[in-house]
Amino acid sequence: MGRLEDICQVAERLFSERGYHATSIRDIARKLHLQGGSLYAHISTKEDLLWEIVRRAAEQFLQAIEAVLRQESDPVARFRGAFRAHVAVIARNLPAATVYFHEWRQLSPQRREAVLQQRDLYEAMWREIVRGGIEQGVFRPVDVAMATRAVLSVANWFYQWYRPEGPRSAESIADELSELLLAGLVKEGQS
Amino acid sequence: MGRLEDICQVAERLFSERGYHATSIRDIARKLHLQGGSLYAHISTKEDLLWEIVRRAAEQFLQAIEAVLRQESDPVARFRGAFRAHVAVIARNLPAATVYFHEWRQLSPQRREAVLQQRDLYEAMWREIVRGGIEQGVFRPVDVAMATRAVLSVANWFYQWYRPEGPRSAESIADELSELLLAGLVKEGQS
DNA sequence: CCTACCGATCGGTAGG
DNA sequence: CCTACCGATCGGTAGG
Repeated sequence: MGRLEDICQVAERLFSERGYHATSIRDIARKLHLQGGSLYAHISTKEDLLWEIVRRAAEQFLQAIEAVLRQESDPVARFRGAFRAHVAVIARNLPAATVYFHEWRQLSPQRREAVLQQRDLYEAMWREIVRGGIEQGVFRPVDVAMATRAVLSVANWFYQWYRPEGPRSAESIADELSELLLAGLVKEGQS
Repeated sequence: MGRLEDICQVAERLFSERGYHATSIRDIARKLHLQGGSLYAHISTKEDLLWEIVRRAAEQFLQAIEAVLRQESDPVARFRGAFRAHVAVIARNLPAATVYFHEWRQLSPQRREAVLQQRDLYEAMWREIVRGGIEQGVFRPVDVAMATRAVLSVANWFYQWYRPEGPRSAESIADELSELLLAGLVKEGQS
């Protein structure tokens, strides 16, 4: 049964490097020393494989922020925690995260819709963090939707340039980026 | 000769909606009421078509920031101007910008390398803006590379959520986002 | 998990 | 710009 896990792992790598449509079932099979058709003992379509990868990634983002919201109540702590968690999900699953951001558009309309709904839910949680900070007088009274978009832009774009073999840990990078963003959000004199 | 222009425009739209590999030459031809093979009177390969789109987009980003650097010398004015210019390039060429960010990896190794070099050059210009601001004592002494990455994350991710039919102009959005980012960069009491 | 195969579609070309 | 076609490759299946 670890076979499906192996297949997902190889697919994540190839999909992230070449893209979904530029990767054939035979490309994936070859890396596992199998024949093309043999994959269909474990998956039923190529799109199901993409869906499995995207679905798992989406779940990880949601679970990560939910854990932070449960544990922290201070807006600044929530912000730092959620940002660090988001970056950690990307850093620990870089190929899968890349596929999630890049290839979800190749899914069927219904699955695409599910991804969009999950993304909206995730963004709503982030907006709640920003809104709470303003409400408590810790953040400046910025436009919540716009500020959240800015924060998530930095958090999401991380997958584009982060390389695990680089000198700095993902946590250290996350903290520095969130301090930069917080500096623009927190009221002067506070924090 | 307007034919190549028509082909590029259709290709931009389809590549941005479905992706490069999910769009066939026949898909493009059909939108132009042509037969598949007829496109090859105007292009020589499908990849050349992608390259044309990506190359033009890259050029526009570079020209936009160069114009700002020529005209402005104050760090804050440069920052605002470059941010606005970047967002404007995306807003005025949303399909092409989407293809630029999404599909450049599908190009041949040499062309991919050219895109990376252009991107590095572009980022270096942004770093110069940030570095200049710090040097003149207008910006806080942040990590230049990291701050620039944050700024470009927000600027780049714009293509993911901006819709021209929305209520706000791209300029208005750009100014609000750059104020948010500047609030995190500029020294307290300044600006 | 393999062998052998299916129909469909792909990018691209020749010849007009 | 069309007709007609090329070889290659695609996702997927049957039968073992």
